[in-house]
Amino acid sequence: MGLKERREREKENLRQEILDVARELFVAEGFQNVSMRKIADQIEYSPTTIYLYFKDKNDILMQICEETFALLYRRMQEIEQHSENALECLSKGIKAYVEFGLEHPHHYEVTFIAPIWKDIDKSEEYKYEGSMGERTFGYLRSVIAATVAEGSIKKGDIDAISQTVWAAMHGLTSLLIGHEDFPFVTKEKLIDCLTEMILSGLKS
Amino acid sequence: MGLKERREREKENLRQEILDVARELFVAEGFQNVSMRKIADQIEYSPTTIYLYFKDKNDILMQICEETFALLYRRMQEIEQHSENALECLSKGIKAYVEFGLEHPHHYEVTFIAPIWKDIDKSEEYKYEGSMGERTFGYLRSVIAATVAEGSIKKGDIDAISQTVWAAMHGLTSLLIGHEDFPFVTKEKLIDCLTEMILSGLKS
DNA sequence: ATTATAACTTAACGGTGTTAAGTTTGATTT
DNA sequence: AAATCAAACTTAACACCGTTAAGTTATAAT
Repeated sequence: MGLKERREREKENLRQEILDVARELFVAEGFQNVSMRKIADQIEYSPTTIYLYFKDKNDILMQICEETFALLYRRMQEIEQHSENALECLSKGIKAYVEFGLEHPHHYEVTFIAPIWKDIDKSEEYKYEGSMGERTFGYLRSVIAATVAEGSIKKGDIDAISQTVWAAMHGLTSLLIGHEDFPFVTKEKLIDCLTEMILSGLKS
Repeated sequence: MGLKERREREKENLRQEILDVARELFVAEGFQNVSMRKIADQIEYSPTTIYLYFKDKNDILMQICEETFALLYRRMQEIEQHSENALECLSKGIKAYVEFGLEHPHHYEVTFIAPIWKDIDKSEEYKYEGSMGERTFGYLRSVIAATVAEGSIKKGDIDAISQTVWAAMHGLTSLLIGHEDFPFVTKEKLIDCLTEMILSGLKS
């Protein structure tokens, strides 16, 4: 009885197609400027069909955020493989994080900047535990722990340090994405400046 | 002929009342959740009347952002008056910036986080030059310049350093505001950790 | 062939920001 | 005092939005 399975596969196909179209639109036009009807037009189904596959518009976004985290996570892992030690890994990782955000500004925006998480957090639908977000941050934490272990940066509360480093990276990324008009110096200068500040700030 | 002046004063009164009501609503319920009709109900005028005083909803927000900057600017100035030297001023300023954001999360959100600036930047309505935003950032820049001058931090591109410091402060503030669910350590720990990282990172 | 069920659509609700056209109001001019 | 004119304000509408309830179609199981 492979019929039921085929059905499920087809259902999964449509679900994936909705995600693909939605991601493309979100990235191109921004979350707020994409309506359910616009997504529906693209997939050539009625708007309400989407609600058979996703709870609501935020639910679609959440799935895409998970994808974003997965992308970022993989890039971080690649860096680890090409690094001699934890400090180099951290240094390259900071640069890569900001550049990842600038390369995928809309991905970054919906995942880290858009004020959607507040609403999502309260609905018990989403669990941070086990999410790609948790894994990705966990990875940063482990790199920080490794730099402490190898003596590259001074000892301290690993969680506090990791979160502070994340905050600094996120700050630069989100400002560069969100405030294009501000007369920033070049992004290269800013990335270098931030990296040096973080690293020498944690050294001693 | 004081009549025309009285009229203008009354017109200015209504304008200010709209701003007051809108600010209160934005702060209480968030920009997105406040409609023009809701504002109109509160001031007991029809929704369209608002458009006689403001170009659109974003325009109202922009005026409020200017107020936010003015508040922040004043707090920074108070800190300067109670500081012995530029380094102390910078240190206290970082702490004050983050705390300001946490005390006025909606103000901070609409001013620094919400992705509204992109739209506003393109419309030539708003000029960064001469805005409170420019003055506030200019103030941070001058404090950084003073720390360099007094030899508290090492020399470098003042603009790059200022922007990096802003980025780091903004990163922590916006994460704390926007991701309440994330298992952060206490905000005090994070503020201390960030301040120390920035200061010792810039020292040498 | 009939029944049950899954997939999908139609139509609608109650909202949104914004605009064009019309009305009231009150001071100025004749 | 009556007519005029401009400013202030409102009504009604447009074209959207996210979402839901009810109805339809198509397919599989009996």
